[in-house]
Amino acid sequence: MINKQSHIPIYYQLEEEIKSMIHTKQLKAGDLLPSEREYAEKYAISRMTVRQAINNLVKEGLVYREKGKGTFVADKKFEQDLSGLTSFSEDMRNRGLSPSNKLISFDFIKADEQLASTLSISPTDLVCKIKRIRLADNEPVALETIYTPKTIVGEMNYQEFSHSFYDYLEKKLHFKIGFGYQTIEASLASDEEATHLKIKKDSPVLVMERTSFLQNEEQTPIEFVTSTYRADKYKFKMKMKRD
Amino acid sequence: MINKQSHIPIYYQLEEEIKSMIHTKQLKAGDLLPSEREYAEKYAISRMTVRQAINNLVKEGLVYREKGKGTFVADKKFEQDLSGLTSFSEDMRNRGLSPSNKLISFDFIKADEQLASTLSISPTDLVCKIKRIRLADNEPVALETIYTPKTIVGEMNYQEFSHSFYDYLEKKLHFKIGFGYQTIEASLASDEEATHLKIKKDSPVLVMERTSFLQNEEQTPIEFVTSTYRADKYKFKMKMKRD
DNA sequence: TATGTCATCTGGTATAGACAACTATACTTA
DNA sequence: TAAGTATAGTTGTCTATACCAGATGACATA
Repeated sequence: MINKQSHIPIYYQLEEEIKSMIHTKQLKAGDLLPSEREYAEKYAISRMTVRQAINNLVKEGLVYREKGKGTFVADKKFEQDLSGLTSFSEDMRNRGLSPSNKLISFDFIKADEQLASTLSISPTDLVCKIKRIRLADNEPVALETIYTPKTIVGEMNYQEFSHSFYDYLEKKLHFKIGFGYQTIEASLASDEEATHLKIKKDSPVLVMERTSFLQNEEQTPIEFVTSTYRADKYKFKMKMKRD
Repeated sequence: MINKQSHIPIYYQLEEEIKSMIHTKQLKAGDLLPSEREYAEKYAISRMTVRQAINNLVKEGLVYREKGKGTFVADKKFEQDLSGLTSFSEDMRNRGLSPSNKLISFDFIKADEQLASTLSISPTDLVCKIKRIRLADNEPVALETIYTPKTIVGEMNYQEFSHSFYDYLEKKLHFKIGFGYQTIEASLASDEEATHLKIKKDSPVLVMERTSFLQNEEQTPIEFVTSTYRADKYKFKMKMKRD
């Protein structure tokens, strides 16, 4: 349903509505969507607003248009842009899983030299360190540690972003995240990782490290995150273009 | 200049105009673009049309918006190095290392059902299977197996592409590679992998699988490759954009 | 000096309507 | 039967307008 009084943009509400129809299989791959005019009439909104919603879905690869015919649900193979910068929560939802967290620690600490350099801050500056177990459908999948400069996020408490850190940065703090540098390597689970992820020591794990930057002129570093994923529960997937 | 009578959409003309201003450095990285209203007035077109042009440029990563401030030319750093689709040889050269190979086997085999489906061929079709050890500066880094349909590459002998498989496809066969889907996961080295890579059994390894497609309308699958990388010698690195 | 307010920029959202270009179907005509 | 035509439906493009919300600088006020 669309709520015109809401502060959430109408096009965004419609976008989520259609997304949900697709995820719950009420609209299946190849299905014809209602036409833009039908949506406009049904919700008493402008066709241009409908187009904005559908444009975003096209951009995400969930649907595609054919002039003169209509808009169709995309085949899953081409469903998502797998190469985008996403948070764990977004990633899991894209995979059709339900993300959750278990907080291990939440502190403000002094950055060591390397972290300070990574985040372009002074070694005396405080950083917020958040260590969490990330679960998908209630199964532990990854152990994640986020470091983010206190000078940027300010005082914060864990309740505020217990869901998605990127949601918190973008929707609450109105930061625009631009891009991230990421490395992926293979390793073996340490004692601590094994315990939290409920696997045996020396089981294979993927270690992902990422530094993300804001979309401003300074390209301010906004987070450094290191995540250890259970190899049996997680694969990185990406679509790559040839230049 | 914008030609309203042209059959080329106005938003597209404006898009190209701005692009050209950026490429000829009349608009440099970080520069403020004229506001949407200015463009609208200057060319006597609607602001919504201007927005459509700028939206596309934002999508391409050439410019970014900041509410209340304006639209800016993106830094070049955004533009390039989106972790494109590369072969092992290209990858190693990018890292400043010297790639080489050691051939293990080279056969034409019948595709099993899954491989046939991946490559969109019939299970009775032959595929060329190439198994090689990939070295960087003469150190074994990965064990790679390439499967490519014989119907596409035809007869071929190993000498012809002993360097880079992508070079062979693009320069000799004049194929245009469009994109690839890739997964990365962690595992432990098998006996065979351990032997070839000169590591101990059960050492951590990265397993990369990729299917690449041609840049044609049919998006013909051109290769399926699976590579096992030594975790101590190899990290995946990538730059990712936030949508 | 410091603070707050206001005017005026900016992009973000939304409307209502128009015509063009394309597709599919039903119908007419040679 | 086969080919052309009318028509109704779709997305694509474009206009002119309106108001909202964030940013900024000028200016008045405490």
